[in-house]
Amino acid sequence: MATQRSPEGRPNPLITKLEKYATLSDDDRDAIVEASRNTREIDANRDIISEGDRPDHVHLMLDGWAARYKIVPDGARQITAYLIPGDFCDLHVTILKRMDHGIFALTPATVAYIPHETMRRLTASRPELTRALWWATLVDEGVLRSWIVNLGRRDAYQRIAHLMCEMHVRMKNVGLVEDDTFSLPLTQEEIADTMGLTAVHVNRMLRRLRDEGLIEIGGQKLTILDLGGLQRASGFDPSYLHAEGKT
Amino acid sequence: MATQRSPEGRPNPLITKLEKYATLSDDDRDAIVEASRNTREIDANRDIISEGDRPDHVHLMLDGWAARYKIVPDGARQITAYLIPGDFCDLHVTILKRMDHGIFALTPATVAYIPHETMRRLTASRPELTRALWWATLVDEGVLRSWIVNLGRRDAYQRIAHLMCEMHVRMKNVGLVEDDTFSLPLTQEEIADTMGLTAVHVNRMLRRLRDEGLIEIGGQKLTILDLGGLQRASGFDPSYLHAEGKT
DNA sequence: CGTTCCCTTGACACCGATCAACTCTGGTGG
DNA sequence: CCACCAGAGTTGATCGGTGTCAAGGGAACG
Repeated sequence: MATQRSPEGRPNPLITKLEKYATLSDDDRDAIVEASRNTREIDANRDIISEGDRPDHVHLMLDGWAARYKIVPDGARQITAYLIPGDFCDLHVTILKRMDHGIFALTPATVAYIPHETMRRLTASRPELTRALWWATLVDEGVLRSWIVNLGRRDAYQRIAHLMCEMHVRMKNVGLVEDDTFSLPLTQEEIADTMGLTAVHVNRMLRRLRDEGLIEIGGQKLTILDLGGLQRASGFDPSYLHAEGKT
Repeated sequence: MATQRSPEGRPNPLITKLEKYATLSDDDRDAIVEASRNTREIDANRDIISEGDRPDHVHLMLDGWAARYKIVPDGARQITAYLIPGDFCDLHVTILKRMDHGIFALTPATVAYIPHETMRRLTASRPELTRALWWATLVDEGVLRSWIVNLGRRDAYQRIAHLMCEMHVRMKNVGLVEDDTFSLPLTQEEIADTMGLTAVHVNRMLRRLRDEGLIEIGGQKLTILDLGGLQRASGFDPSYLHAEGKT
């Protein structure tokens, strides 16, 4: 069996990510690959999980992007997280009665369906792996808090720059950045629904970031031309991503 | 020993909260009381944990309010969570190198210091209690997401009304609400730093909520005069607090 | 090869920030 | 017991960032 490779030939992104923090044994790696075998393809713009569902599997992103979202009573949408390869959609949700939000695929996506029982077995016998999964959960929480800071205390220009800095680090952590270029499969409306803005204003801020020579964007791809400049512009401090774990 | 009572004679708020969701055995309850015995008093406006700390204990709020906060480079402060009796400050943080944010006491506070080892022992042998603690963690995450929704997609008036609805439910869950009145020990500036606003504008919105007969506020206390009206005004839907667990 | 998203740009409106006083309250010291 | 003071709350005037509305352009797709 062509282990440890996704259909596209890339290594399992969860392994790549966890090894930024922990040292996994060959056995741990095999267990992750094995658990990720049962996959499903989801079309772009379809729900992976809907509000109200009670998922009986854990969903792990293997390829593509997805977003957590919530619709408020007046019909507006707020995106509360981006999920990229290596991210769990609902690591813990099995103990709750129902999903209090939905998750939809931003691109065609490959998702592993891991039975809850498998997760239990995985973690019961592998303390190092369990610790690494915990670390990933804590990083996800740190990201949530940083989004609150972003929405509460930065202007539109800084918010968008900050998002780009964050996704750059996260994509790098799963080996999906080359020459400061990575896939950013978001419409301006989706960015707006993430940052508490309108698509029109996002457009203006992207133009400014482009005009100032900080980024190049187009065709679902983002190139960061001046990483230091972008970080300074946004007040980005990567410590909340806790990527320094291993070294 | 006068078990299960705080110095003020109230039951342990963590027990009160968890029993909203789970059925704990007498033994589980005793274990929580026992673990909460080593307490410390913190003055108002002092850090309980500072950014950069690596706490070697888990901190559990027993009395008073605290807030997670982050200072952005330009000096502005964003509060990312309120911690009330029964809330853990840092249930999981021991595996990280350093705190990426601080927590300060909003009022004089009583905090239990629980060694990490005690937490490990508690959870190792008590599946029902472990499950209940997990549930509490998931609720905390749901609260984080709802704050993102609040900041991103509601105006100032709705945001403040929503915060009041949330704290009403959470305070009720630990038995600290009487006749829709509860302690809300926040200055208008602190509310502003929570909601991404200025103190001046918070003041105007509070006046409006008062003028419309929805609330009465003053002297660190909030009375909700028209709960339905406040919920409608803010688009509040309590399902993210998953308080329906047990029944 | 037309239809449909998505992106782009301009003009104008409005929510919430900023700046500036003034009031009220509780605590402190003479 | 009162005078003072600092912090919090209150209110008005003005400014600016972002939303809204409107129109057109470009690229992907059937």
